[in-house]
Order: sequence, then structure tokens, then C-alpha cells
Amino acid sequence: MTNATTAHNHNGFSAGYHAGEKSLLNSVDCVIFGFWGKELHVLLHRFPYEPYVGDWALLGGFVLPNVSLDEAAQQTVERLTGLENVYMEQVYTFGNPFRVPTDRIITTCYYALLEVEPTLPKLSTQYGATWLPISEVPNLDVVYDHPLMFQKALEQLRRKVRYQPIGFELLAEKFTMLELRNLYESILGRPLDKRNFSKKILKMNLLQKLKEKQKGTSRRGAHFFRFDENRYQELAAAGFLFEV
Amino acid sequence: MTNATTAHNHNGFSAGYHAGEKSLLNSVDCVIFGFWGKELHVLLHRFPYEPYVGDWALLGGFVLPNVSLDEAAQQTVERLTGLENVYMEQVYTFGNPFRVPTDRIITTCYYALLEVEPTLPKLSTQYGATWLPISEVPNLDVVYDHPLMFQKALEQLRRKVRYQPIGFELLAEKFTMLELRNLYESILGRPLDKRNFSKKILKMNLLQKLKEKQKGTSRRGAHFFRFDENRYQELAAAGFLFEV
DNA sequence: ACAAAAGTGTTTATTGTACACCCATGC
DNA sequence: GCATGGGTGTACAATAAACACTTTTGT
Repeated sequence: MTNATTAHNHNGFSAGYHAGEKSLLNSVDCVIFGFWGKELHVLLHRFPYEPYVGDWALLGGFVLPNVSLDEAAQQTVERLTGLENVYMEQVYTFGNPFRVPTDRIITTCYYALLEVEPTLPKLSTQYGATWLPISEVPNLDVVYDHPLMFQKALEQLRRKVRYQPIGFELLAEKFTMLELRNLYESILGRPLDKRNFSKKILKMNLLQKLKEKQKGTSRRGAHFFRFDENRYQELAAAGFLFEV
Repeated sequence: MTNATTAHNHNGFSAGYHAGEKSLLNSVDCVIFGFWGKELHVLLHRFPYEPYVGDWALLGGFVLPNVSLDEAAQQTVERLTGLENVYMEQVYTFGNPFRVPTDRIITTCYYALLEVEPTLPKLSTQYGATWLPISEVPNLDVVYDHPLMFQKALEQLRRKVRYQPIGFELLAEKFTMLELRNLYESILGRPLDKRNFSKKILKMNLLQKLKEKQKGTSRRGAHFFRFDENRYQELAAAGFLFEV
């Protein structure tokens, strides 16, 4: 859209409509993904207001006049987890007038990918938010169109994780090949062959194999790897395409 | 986001902020694509207001309180082309507070795919809109963040056209294999092998070969094809994945 | 020494890519 | 009969998929 002060000439209606009593609100909702073990999880909270008390909901916040959508989304994640500069992607904007019965709210959905460990202290105390495995979400009572938001976010993640190296955002700096594979299996929703997966990933030359090995989980210990961001930038600039 | 009347309890600020004098506006902008010959085109108009008089701009419209984003986008396309029920996809929402200097406007970008022929009568008269080849857009002066909108829309189209049969929206009911290939070449931005392309497309069994042949363009005449929507629905339901 | 997970190669099937000639028709 | 774009098949390369045994090491 163009210039609001002049738009009525151009579009055939005045921009002043919005000053009416039933205003239009903008908000963001965040599908916050975290991964551990063998399954991707999403952070939800119990909705505290009638008539949906106790149902699950995404966390969100209104968009203030001088704050961008991206910032509003970051702030929502930070308020909840204490983490700054989390990897986020915009998913979709939901603007049906009756999606929330009480108000006209236009909500832009984002997903966030974060490493779960550092968030654990803050989470439980302040907002009563809970990590739930993504496979459980379809069985839950979830408010408004949040099920659709979750679905779109997961679909977008599923696509993007295959052509951009964003999966690493969900893992610690050091991770094992098994952890990486479990992550992809959970996001894509199907098993991946152990040998073929590791071949494909390593062939891209984006992972540094560290000397250090994982302790505790097995006698032998699995090698840790590190995603080499600089290397990826170099290769990408030269036309390399990430693909899983 | 959730319930506006109660949200201040929950998010730590009042929902009433929006009643301030500098209100927040919502709009949609449409990247309208049309195809003929060998190149994809986009419909732009000359921006009539200072300080961008004469620059190119996408067509858009404000989002009225009781109209959804999808409807607002449809209406914009209809106002401009006279066409109803055009294929549209939401692309991205732009919400930087200073993206339009004069107002805070949150704009959701859509792309539309339409068959050019039926729009030609209405176009020129009412809005002075012009079809421009997509390869020209980077050389034009385009207002605000509309270049970015165009770019995102084209990227999304490029991706989607490969895994969903949406390209047919840009063609007439009957089209030749050459037209279809030219379309894909223009969208993807690279040449496609004639034989390999037709093999790949026909193997999916989504096209009906018609008896009728194209006249005028060649002595022999190329066969017309028709995209079989029902067939696609059946196959898709059975797990078939479209892919180019 | 043994249990438990880590690590590693080869074979086959599938898909993609490159490429050139004959065909049908209107003039 | 000839000029013009339409239509078709094959050989090779690259990628994906299936599959099982040996290695390491803590107990």
C-alpha cells in the first residue's frame, strides 16, 4: 500500500475509517520450537481467560506503534525465555475479522528455533509455559486458530530445513551426528538411513569434526561436530546450495 | 495473539495504546503476475503522489474493519482487472514502523496469478496500470519497499511453482507444451530442455492432450493440452506429489 | 569378555541430463 | 517441394536407497 494521507483519492475510500470505535489490532504469535531427545517440542501455555480457560495457546503480544513485527516477535520470545537474538521466521498473517470473537485482531505468526537448555530456568516460573512434543499437539485443545498457526509453522519449517542450514539453531554448539539425525527425523516425520544421512551431511563440508567425544550415553562415545557458519557463507556466496 | 480485552494482564501492557492519535493502519499490496510470449510480466502503476510521482508501485488497498486480508487482496485485483476469484497467495507482511515515512502501515503482500487476455480491456482505462516484464523491474524506480515485495513474491512463486500445479493459472484453459515450457523458463529463470521437460510433465498424467491444434504459429500446429484439475485432486489425495 | 552404541562401503535402482533427427503441414 | 516449428528416444552420469558387519570402550 501507498501513502495513507492521499490514499482515499486513489482507492476510493478514506483512510479515516480506522478511527471508529472498533479498532483494528495487530499482534504477533510465536510458535517456539525446541528439540531434545528424539522429538521436536513446542512451547505452549495454558490460556487463562474465558471461555477457553485451560486450553493451550501460543504466546504472543500486541504490536506497539513504534515497534516492527520482527521486534514484537523477538520481544515475545525474550519475555518468555529470557533469550535474545533468537532465530525467527515469519510464517503467515491471519486476518479473518472473526478469528477472535471479541476483537478484530490481525495476527502475524512467527516460528522461533532455540536451544532448549538455556531457557529451562526461566520458563516454568514466570509464564507457566510447557514444552510439548509436536506429535501431541493435534490431540490438544488449542484456542482460536492457533492449531492452524502451528500447522503452517511446522510446514514452513519442514520445507526450509531442507534447503537452509537452520536446523543447527535447535542444537547446542557441539552436537553428535545422532542428535542431528534425530532432529531431522522429527521435523520431517520419517526415519532417515543412518549411513546415507551422515554421508550426505558430511559431503557438504559444513561440519567440523571435533576431537571431543560425548560421554555417558555410550561406551564408545560419539564424536561432536560443529556447524561452520563462516564456511557456509563462503560456499553459499560461491553458489553452493544446502540440501537435505 | 489472544483476547485483547484481557491481554494487558497477560502481556504487561494495555491494549488501549492503539487509541492514540497516530494509529496503525493495515493494507495489502498485490504483485499481479501475467504471462505471455516468453516472459512473465507484472502489473504496476505510476505512483501519483509526492515525493514519488511517476515511480512505479504495486497496487494495494487498506484493510477495512470487517474485511479479511484475503478479501482485501481479491478486491484490489478485482478493482484493477475486473477479474473475480483470481488465484492468490499471501507472501509476507511488512511491518517496519518507518517503511512508509508518513504513516505506520502494516502491509501484507500477496501475489496473484491470472490469465492476461481477459484483463486487457479494463486495465488501461481505469488505473493506468501497465504490464512490465519481470526482468525490467530491477531497473525501475519503485516506491518504498515494493522492490522487496516484488522480490519475495517472485521467490515464493519460484519455489511453489515447482511443487504445486499453479503455473496453469497463468495460462488459458488450452495451452501448448511450448507455452508451458516458456512459462516455467521465465519463472525459474533458466532454459529447460524441450524433450526432458515434456517427458517429465506428461509422465505425471495431469494433462489431457486435446484433438485441437494451435493455428497460425507454425505450419504443423502444436497440440493443445488441458490441465485436469480433477485428476490432480485424485492423485494428490492418493499421495502423489507434483514436481517440476 | 561382553554389552551397547558408533562408525563405515558397496551394490542397485532411480532420476536427471545431454543430445539430433524425422514429421506434419501451409504456403 | 520446401521451409518451419513440432514431436520424439537413447545413452550416460549422477544421485538416492537399501543394506550388515566391525570397532571402541566402560564395566
